[in-house]
Amino acid sequence: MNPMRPKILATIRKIPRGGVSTYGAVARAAGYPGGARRVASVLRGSRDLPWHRVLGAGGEIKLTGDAAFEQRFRLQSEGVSFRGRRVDMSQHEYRFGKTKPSFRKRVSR
DNA sequence: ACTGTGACACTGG
DNA sequence: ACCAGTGCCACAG
Repeated sequence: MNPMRPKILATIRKIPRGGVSTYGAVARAAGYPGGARRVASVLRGSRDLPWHRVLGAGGEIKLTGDAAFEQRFRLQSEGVSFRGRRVDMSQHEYRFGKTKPSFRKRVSR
């Protein structure tokens, strides 16, 4: 039906405990460059996912209010360290094996 | 078909 | 560091 959702789910599940990734990176790894918002959407509607390991670009928590606090708490409890409001990506970002190049229309540049 | 809505990303100022 | 503007695109109404 929607080939995109399962791929994104599978990708998210690859992020190991103590590791993190970003909406954009997950989208690219799933074969949908530019689909960051799709990743967020999937996270919202699915359960039993390491949802707290997905962050905004630069390691920023994009949730708001209590949810944001919970995400930070969960991450810290599995050993992820922060630098101010963001996760220290250089130390915790999980790298997916570069797969599916897939195209993306070049934006005016 | 059209419009509004996002747990987004990137560039510029 | 913050904010505005723009691109993106599935989904719901």
